[in-house]
Amino acid sequence: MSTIAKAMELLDFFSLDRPEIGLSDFHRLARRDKATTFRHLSALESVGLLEQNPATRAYRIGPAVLRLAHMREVTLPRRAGLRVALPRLAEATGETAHASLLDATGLTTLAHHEAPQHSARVVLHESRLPLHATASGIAALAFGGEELMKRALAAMPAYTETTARSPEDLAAAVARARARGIAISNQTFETGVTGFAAPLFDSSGIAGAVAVAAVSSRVTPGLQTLILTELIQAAETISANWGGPIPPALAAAWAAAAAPETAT
Amino acid sequence: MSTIAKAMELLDFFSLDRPEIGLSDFHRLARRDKATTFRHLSALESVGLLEQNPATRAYRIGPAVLRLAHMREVTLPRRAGLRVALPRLAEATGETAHASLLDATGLTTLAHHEAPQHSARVVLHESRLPLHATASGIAALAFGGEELMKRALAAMPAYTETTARSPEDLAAAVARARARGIAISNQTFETGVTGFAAPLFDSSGIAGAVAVAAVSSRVTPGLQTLILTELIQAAETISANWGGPIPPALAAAWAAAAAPETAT
DNA sequence: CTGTGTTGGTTCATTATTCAAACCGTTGGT
DNA sequence: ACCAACGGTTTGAATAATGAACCAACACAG
Repeated sequence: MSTIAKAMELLDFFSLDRPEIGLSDFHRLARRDKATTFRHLSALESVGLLEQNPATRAYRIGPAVLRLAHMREVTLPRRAGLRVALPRLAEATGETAHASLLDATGLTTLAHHEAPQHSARVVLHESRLPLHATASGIAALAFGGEELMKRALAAMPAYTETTARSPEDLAAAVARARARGIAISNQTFETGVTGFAAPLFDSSGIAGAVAVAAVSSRVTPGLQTLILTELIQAAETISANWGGPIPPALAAAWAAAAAPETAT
Repeated sequence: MSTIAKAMELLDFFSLDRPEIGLSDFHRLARRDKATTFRHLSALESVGLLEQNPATRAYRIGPAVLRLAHMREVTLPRRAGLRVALPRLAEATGETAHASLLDATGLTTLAHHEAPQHSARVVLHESRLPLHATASGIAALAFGGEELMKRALAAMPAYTETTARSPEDLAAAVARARARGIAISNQTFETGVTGFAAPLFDSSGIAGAVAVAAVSSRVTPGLQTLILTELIQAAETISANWGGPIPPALAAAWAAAAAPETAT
């Protein structure tokens, strides 16, 4: 692996629970030499990707990422492509809608929108979505390449009792999603939450997923049909905004799903 | 310079005019060996910091930056700290308000807000602000360290006839800003625009600037007093939100400026 | 259909960086 | 005073990055 990739991997150790990390922690987490880790951290700091808390000397994500994200959004809008479709999806279904983006490390929530109708609604806690345990992940896997599937198989923690445990379970879920054009996950990540997700495309191919996270107890066949219809429409809009063509197989699956038929 | 820093520098060649860059262009722009450049680009791509346009094979900023920016904003909110103060500043002054963030490479616009009152208002085109030619830059220089001044002196293109040309001019402008606690730039970056800016602080010290970009022809002594008062209040609020203390010297300068006195 | 100038990408001896394990100076707890 | 942990530095042996030249593919000119 290149030095650059190794250094960048250090950034992946940050999370909501661990917003600041010291040298010794990095050295242990990354299982790399302390001196090298220190040089990597210093280098990342020098370019603004990290900054050091002057009080604790621990490192945290630096201001440069905001500059880069701004640049990316200006030259290649992604959030802008969600502005209309996502609130509409939340509004029409009465449930929480969110969109996530696929990158080299997995799926990250890009934006989410909560429906105003219900006081009980799904509140998203996590910004990183596991590929094997969320509807969004399954949707991405169904239309992503082999490498993506390998990444999913590499780590498959069980979040609930219905989380896919074996590669076979996962393959079956992915096959269902591929046939239907939509992934449906029943409480595989969080209990009480049923996820519906459709893949999103940009000019490079699979780029993310748009999803509805519904309170499981509210999901009736009628609501499910509504969600599927709205989800397909939202996915078409967003992929169009992102400059991504819908693969013919998916378009066909969506056309079939739109026909009055209950999918489970 | 470390390999990591060299690779990261490649990202700085992107701009609004140049959203995609090919291998040969990078090789020329960065004046580095083509093989090395290629490896750097590949490494950056492998971690999602870059992605390749499948049609042209040119590189563009990748999706990982959005993930990192999201992480940063969640763990260390910056935009959130502007949410109230910036619209209020624009509303109260009737001019365009914007805030920018300082990182290893300079000043980047983080957010801006336009006043609804006037149909003629300042529209921001650039997201990267030159340190020597903008009120925000001068404000940052006035309360930043030596290194920041060195960076400003390294490149001083003249944007208008009143842009500071010599190190002496710049030092004088910075000294005025330091004494007043606010930087005022009269059409030094764009003709017809007068900038007013106050420095912002976080726990590490100088972190950026908040500014009002006013249509020059509208700036009367009365408006200027209003802008200064509002700007100081906005700067205090934002720095407080960002966890940054106001240096005593600056607090004193602001207290003096708030007294009824015309500053020019 | 060769000549020239691109493009993205690859090879291999030379050179710089990383590794592991020691060590320093500080800090906080007991 | 002790101990353990912290961030950071130093050492020769292992490993990776580097840069000049090289390739194949494409495009336009004569």
